[in-house]
Amino acid sequence: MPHPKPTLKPRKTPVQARSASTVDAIYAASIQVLHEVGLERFTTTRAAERAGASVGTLYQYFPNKSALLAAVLERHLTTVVEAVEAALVGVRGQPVAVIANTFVNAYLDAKLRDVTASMALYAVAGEDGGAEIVGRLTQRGQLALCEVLATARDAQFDNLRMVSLVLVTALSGPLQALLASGSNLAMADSLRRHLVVMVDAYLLRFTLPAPAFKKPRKLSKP
Amino acid sequence: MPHPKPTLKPRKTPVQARSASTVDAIYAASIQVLHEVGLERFTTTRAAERAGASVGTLYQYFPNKSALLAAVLERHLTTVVEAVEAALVGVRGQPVAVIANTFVNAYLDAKLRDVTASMALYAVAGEDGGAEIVGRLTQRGQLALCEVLATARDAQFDNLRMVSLVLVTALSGPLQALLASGSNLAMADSLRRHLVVMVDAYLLRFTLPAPAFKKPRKLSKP
Amino acid sequence: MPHPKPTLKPRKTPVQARSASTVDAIYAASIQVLHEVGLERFTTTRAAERAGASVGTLYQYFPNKSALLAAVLERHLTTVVEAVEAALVGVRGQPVAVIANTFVNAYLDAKLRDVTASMALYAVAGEDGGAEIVGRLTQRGQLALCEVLATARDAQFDNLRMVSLVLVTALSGPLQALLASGSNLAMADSLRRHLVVMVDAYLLRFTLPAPAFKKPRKLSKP
Amino acid sequence: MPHPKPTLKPRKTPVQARSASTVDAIYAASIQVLHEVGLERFTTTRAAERAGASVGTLYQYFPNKSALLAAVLERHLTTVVEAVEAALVGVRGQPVAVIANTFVNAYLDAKLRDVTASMALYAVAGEDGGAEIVGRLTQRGQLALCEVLATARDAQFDNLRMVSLVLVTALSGPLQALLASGSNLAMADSLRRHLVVMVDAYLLRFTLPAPAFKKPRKLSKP
DNA sequence: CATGAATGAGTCTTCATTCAT
DNA sequence: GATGAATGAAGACTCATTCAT
Repeated sequence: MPHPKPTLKPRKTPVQARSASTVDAIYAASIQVLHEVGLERFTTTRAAERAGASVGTLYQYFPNKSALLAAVLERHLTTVVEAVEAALVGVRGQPVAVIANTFVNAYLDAKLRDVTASMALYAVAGEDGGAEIVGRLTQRGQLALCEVLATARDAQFDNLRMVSLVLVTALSGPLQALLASGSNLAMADSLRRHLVVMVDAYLLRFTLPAPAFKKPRKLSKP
Repeated sequence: MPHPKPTLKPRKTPVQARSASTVDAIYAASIQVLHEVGLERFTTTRAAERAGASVGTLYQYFPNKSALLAAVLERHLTTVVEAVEAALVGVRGQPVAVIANTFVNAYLDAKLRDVTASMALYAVAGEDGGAEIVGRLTQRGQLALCEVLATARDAQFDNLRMVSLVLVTALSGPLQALLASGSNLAMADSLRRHLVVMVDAYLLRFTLPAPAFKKPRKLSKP
Repeated sequence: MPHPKPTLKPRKTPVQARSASTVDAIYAASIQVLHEVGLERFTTTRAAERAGASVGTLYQYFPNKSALLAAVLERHLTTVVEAVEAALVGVRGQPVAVIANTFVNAYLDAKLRDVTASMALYAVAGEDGGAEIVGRLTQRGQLALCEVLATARDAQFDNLRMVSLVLVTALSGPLQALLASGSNLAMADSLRRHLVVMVDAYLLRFTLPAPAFKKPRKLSKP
Repeated sequence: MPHPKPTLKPRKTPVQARSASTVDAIYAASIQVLHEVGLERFTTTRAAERAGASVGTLYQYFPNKSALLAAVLERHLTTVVEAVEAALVGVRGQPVAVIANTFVNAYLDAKLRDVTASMALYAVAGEDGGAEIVGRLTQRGQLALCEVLATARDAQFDNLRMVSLVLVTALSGPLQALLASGSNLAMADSLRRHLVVMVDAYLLRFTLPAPAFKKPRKLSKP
């Protein structure tokens, strides 16, 4: 969407202990406020108050409302991708089924670790520079998945790019549905299993006949 | 999200020709404005002006801004579900593969028929009563899919509910990625094929041993 | 001074009777507020309230505070220059002494006609686009004086530009002093006489020996 | 203008070397900031930063923003009057023509010595306690001129008060015009000559028949 | 003495909504 | 029914000033 965007970078890097905790408090408070009153009624003053600070202090660290929301979104998504990345590095060279399972579970775990944030930030992703942030981190996740899939012991893909893009984006919808339905525990488990199946089944379809004893591709040494 | 919601129902049903066209113009204008300036800078005055009407007239048909946005979102999503429903009734009793193919294509076609609207309304879905509307129409789509799958000639599912929920929600993420990337044509085609595969593969995994007259499916091994 | 300047043009041309009076009220109110609390504590809300309108209404006619102040300043100065221009056209072809007398009196009369405005706008001239406005209207006054002096029956100048610039700007200081001192009536009269003398004496010094029967220069035909 | 005024006096007299230089730096920095961003966007923090100090330090020497600006203005104007005073004491007892010439040149020289300050402080003079300061120092200049004129070898005035007031105030307008036009050098010289002429011509008109030993002045006709 | 983070009152400005014409 | 001027509550953001370190 063709909207112009002003500065979104933090105004000052929090180096001191107090500053850091203040900033953290603002992050947390923003999510709470977002969750409680929604994006439309989210105000910088409310966020600051909830964080136990004054608006002025908030503006000491964030140049404007958009930047604050962007930062909160980015931090959340970064946490999620990092969790996924971490999980994926552990299954390099494993069979596709393992990778599929790990990926889905890591993603869901990360998202469900902070249900409030996941729900609250959904609206934020749709506005402002949200799309850009989501896009960027999605891509990062896609890359991570790409790399691991390339090392799958029992398979070879000729279109890793598209495969990983589909996978990385396909989970958000179902997750959203889960969150919207009140994060029913039973449903969560069932959904988790279904997604694993879906991902696994999908990957299998794009698997090229692999050599019986496949060597790791990326890291192989002649 | 626990936000209170005021009235969202249209103030009056447009019965006269002029009214209908005015309302239509407002719908269209709203989407344009949404697309051009984003949800944050969307104003009722702007929408009305773009529609060639006055704010007052707009308020003749919509009790408030939220209701307008809700109506626009609802109309768009309704169009999409209806297209999907229509397509699905045509494949009742067909094999799973046909249903999968039809479903994915109907959904993508419907969404890509009005890319502008699809993009513009993304943000709207995250706010206001957006979640409720999305939820309701998602459910309607799920139901439609459910019913058709139940008639699949070559399969039987024991957990149709979950299966259809996953399918109905899993496409939105990839679609969103497509829209965000500029709706590249080649990518659109590729994505479409991948999604068909994913849906088909996923469905097959949850297929129960079907009645005798079932034909072997293409990729099965004897 | 190198400051950037945003839009200063009125937002909407007041065509209706009500609008016109509202705008007039805002002009008057602005001057009052300016006079009473000074530029620093001048707020758009205060100006609107004093005008018997709401801030919103004010912003319907002026895009921002700067534009409002600029408009008020411009209107005042325009009134003054126009008065001077009008007086000067009446003395075309008259002797220098008459022109000098007319010029000084027209200027002082115009300024003293609305002492409040003259005092209130002094600060405004020093900020924002004030300099530009003052410069532009000063130049207009200079031009008017230039043209009349060129027709003086008993004189000829070789450096009209500089002469008129000096005259047009030399009066503001003494006037300011008068206003600051409470516009003492006796002082006003005395000052008026002194300024006439000063202008006359100055002009005489730059007068070239003129032909006995001087023909109008500008309008003369060979 | 009837505005109330809080304390404007410096909080403490800088006695130490460091303090003095800090204060000097603040003065200079204030003028720079004023020149660069204008009075409206002048902030104490900016001034302090530019001076290489912290806001806190600034507030150590100036009780508030107004006092700072007032001090800066006062210092500048004081420098100017002192220069004029110094020049004038050197021409006591000289002919009017010499006094006129000396006065104008001393004033212009003093003002043009620091063009930046002259321009930057123009806006300040219109606000705050600016009027009071300008008035006070104008009066001091007037007094100085008064005293010298009273000693003029070749003249006697019966209304020295008004004459000196006019002269002291009449130069500011033309000077302002010069500054606004970019301080063109050629124009500066021309203006200087014109102002000398104006002052001289004006003074001559108010000269009373002087004592016997007065020599005829150059332009007088027998 | 210096520092600069924190404060929050005060501004500007927008925009949903109403209602007289 | 249509209009769009008027309203004013609400929110983003700034900045003078303080005070703990």
